[in-house]
Amino acid sequence: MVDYQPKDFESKWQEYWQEKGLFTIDVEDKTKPKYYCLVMFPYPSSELHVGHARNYVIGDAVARYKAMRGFYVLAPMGWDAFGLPAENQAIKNKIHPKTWTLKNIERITDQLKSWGIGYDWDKEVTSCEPDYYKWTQWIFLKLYEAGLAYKKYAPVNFCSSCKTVLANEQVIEGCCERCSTEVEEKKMEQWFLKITDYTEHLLCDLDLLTDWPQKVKIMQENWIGKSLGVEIDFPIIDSDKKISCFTTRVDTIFGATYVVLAPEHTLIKEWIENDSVSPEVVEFVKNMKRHAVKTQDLAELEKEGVFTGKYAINPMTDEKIPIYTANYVLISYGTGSVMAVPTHDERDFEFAKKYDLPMRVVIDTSEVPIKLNEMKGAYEGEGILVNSGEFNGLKSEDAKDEIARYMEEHNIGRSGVQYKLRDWLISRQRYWGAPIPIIYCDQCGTLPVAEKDLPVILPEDVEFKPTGDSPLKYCEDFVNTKCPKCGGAAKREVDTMDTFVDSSWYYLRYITPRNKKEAFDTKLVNKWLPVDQYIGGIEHATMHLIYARFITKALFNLKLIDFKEPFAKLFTQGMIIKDGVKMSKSKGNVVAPDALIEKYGVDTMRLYILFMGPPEKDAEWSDRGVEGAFRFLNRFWRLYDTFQTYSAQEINNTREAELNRIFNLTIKKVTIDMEGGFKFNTAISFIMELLNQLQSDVAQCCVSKKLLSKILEALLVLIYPFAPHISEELWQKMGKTSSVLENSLWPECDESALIQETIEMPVQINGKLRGKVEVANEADEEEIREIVLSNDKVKVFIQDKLIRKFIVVKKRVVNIVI
RNA sequence: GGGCAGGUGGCGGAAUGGCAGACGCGCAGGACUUAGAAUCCUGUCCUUCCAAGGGUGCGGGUUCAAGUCCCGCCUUGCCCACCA
Repeated sequence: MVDYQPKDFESKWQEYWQEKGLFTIDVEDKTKPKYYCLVMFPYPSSELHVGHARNYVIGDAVARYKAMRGFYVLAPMGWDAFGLPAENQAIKNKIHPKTWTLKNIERITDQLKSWGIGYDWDKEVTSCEPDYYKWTQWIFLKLYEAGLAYKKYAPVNFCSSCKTVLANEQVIEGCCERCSTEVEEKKMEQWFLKITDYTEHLLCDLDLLTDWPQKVKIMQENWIGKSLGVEIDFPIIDSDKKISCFTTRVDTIFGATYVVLAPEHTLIKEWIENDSVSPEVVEFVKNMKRHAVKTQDLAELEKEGVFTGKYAINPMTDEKIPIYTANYVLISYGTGSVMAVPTHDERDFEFAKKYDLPMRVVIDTSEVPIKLNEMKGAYEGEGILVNSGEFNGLKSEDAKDEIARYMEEHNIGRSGVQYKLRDWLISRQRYWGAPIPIIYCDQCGTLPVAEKDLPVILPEDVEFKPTGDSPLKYCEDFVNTKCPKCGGAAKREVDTMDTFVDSSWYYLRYITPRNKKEAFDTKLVNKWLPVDQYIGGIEHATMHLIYARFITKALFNLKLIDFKEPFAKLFTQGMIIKDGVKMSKSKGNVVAPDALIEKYGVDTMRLYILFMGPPEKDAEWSDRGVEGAFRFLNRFWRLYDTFQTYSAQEINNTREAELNRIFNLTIKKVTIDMEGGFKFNTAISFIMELLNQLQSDVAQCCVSKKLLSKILEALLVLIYPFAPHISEELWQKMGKTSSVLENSLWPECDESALIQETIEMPVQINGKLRGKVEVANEADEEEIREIVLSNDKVKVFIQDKLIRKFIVVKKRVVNIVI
């Protein structure tokens, strides 16, 4: 007996696959249906651990399965190679970001190859290489031409530790997504991409994404944050100006007893400038600026504000109501001002109590009338309008329409929509990114770099200092250039692009990665895209996955591609947990794949990762579980070994038929699990069950060699997506030429082997014939002793065993018809 | 505060409304062996010799039948969060 020694053959097969080019795709091929299987490309920082492996192992299982189902599968790999960590390393360890990045890429490439992941390495892309970022810049120019890229002086999120600005999506609870430093607000001139032009499309087209997890779609929906409401004008007393306030609860307008402006509101600024507010207000606004971003948990922040000394008019009640400015109103949402209805908004209630502002109940519930002096908090639900003039008695729902109509007729307000989504800030004051291809000329202004002058090369010979400034700023050769229009001296933009720009289009580049003439070949991209299956972590739900959708839609509108959504199906895998926390280098709980592979071989690692639980859920790593997977592969191996010398001694027809049934059932169940989603854990368990049965039949020599041989062959195909190396090796040992992948197709289930003939049995309920039971033919009539229904319960007795109802006879389903 | 997903043995987890606990881990007993941390066999939800019950976070309901569907709670995790 030869032991299972994966080390003896795993690398052999990896080389074989590469040499034969089994994963190398001719994108022009038209003979087979295409299947684009994409895993999110990694940021190459250090080496991969088993937590990372899950993504690639899942992707490979899908790719290999689809290949065996007759698809022409494109599975590319590349590198999201620009980014901050490389630059931080450079400052800390005096390594050039490029050196550091390329070294990591080399190491990770070796790892992926040693795991036997079947990538088409000819399609490899690296976002930090000029032949890639040239086209990132080109896309920027296209967006610029289309008016989708613009520069503005705006308050931005600034991380003092990373020394750069961040997109809204990169600010988590007021802190930097990367380093958790509190984000400061700064005013800077920055480049934005006009993602807000696509808000409605991004929202509506979520409906097209029927094969995306609901969770991701909901997260995007919430992130876009659409609210329908009314924008109401509140005239300011002694002024011709109006304050417009957005509300989703126009039905509460009669309860609006004051108005609040955000401290950053332009009116406040104006009043301070023309000296028409008290020093108290000036002081408050000044302090607000200092504290505005200091607080992590805004929701728990004590509400503070001051009376501006000015009044507005509630256009529905014609009452004079005070104008306040307060910290709880956000400048970045809506109009930066709100109508306050203390009785029906918790925040306003809290503020009004504190500053003793007037309140009026305008919504009541039918059951318990609300009494103002007994209110302990706002009533935020809907109800019947009271104290609301001619609208009294209406339901909130109807009142919203009626009042909106009234306001539009009287030019008091208008129906409107508000979104939370902001434009995408892409400027980064960092070195290691794609330079923004813009030139500033004193004479001609802001100009795009000409297409023929791309790429704007990122200079490599720069000095890294922990000053916080981008080294590009001090790189004279880079900064100084000629104006593309007048030819005079001009300066380059020194900011680089957010790396999410790089990753928002890489799936297009994979089709023709070496194309020197264009970013992508429209015809081929239209053929291969959208991606059939995209696989990655859920952490990209509101960042990468929104950006990529936006860029796709923009390119669609520019008629460069003919699809509106980049990813037809999305799968988000769960994290691998160790000791209760996410596996990560910084937590010190990583399991290194190298040692694991050394000990058990890579198929064991792959199989365990797929078997440990449903792949969309987080899963706790267990070293024991790995051993279990290893034991299984050992048993698998030994079975093929014993088969060589196997001879049937006593063929038992019943057992043979039963084995054949289980075999076909296994094919069916595994196929369903593969087709129906990513149910690798149960698919593998069915294969284990079949193996258990097989092992016991072989031990008893009661099954024909012919059937065994058939099953063993099919088993190698079934297990191939999960453990391809052992599959190939045993395939060869069974005397087959070439490989499983080249030679075989997924086994078909012989449905006739599953069919159970049934007989009908009468069912008596309380002595009366009430129906019939269908029973598998194996249960002879005399075996069914009794079928009774007592206390309204049907009981089926077979011999002495009670089978509760229409269940199973000798593992066969029995149906009852009453 | 809002949204989403969960809660099943000692553990990871299975169950188109139809034998709850597949498969794996662990554990116990046995076989083989000089040896076993290899391998194989048997057992392993609880009460119980058997028989028969009970059992999927808690409380109700629908159904011949509920882990699964409905209503109300408790609880854990994740995401978003003064978004008017």
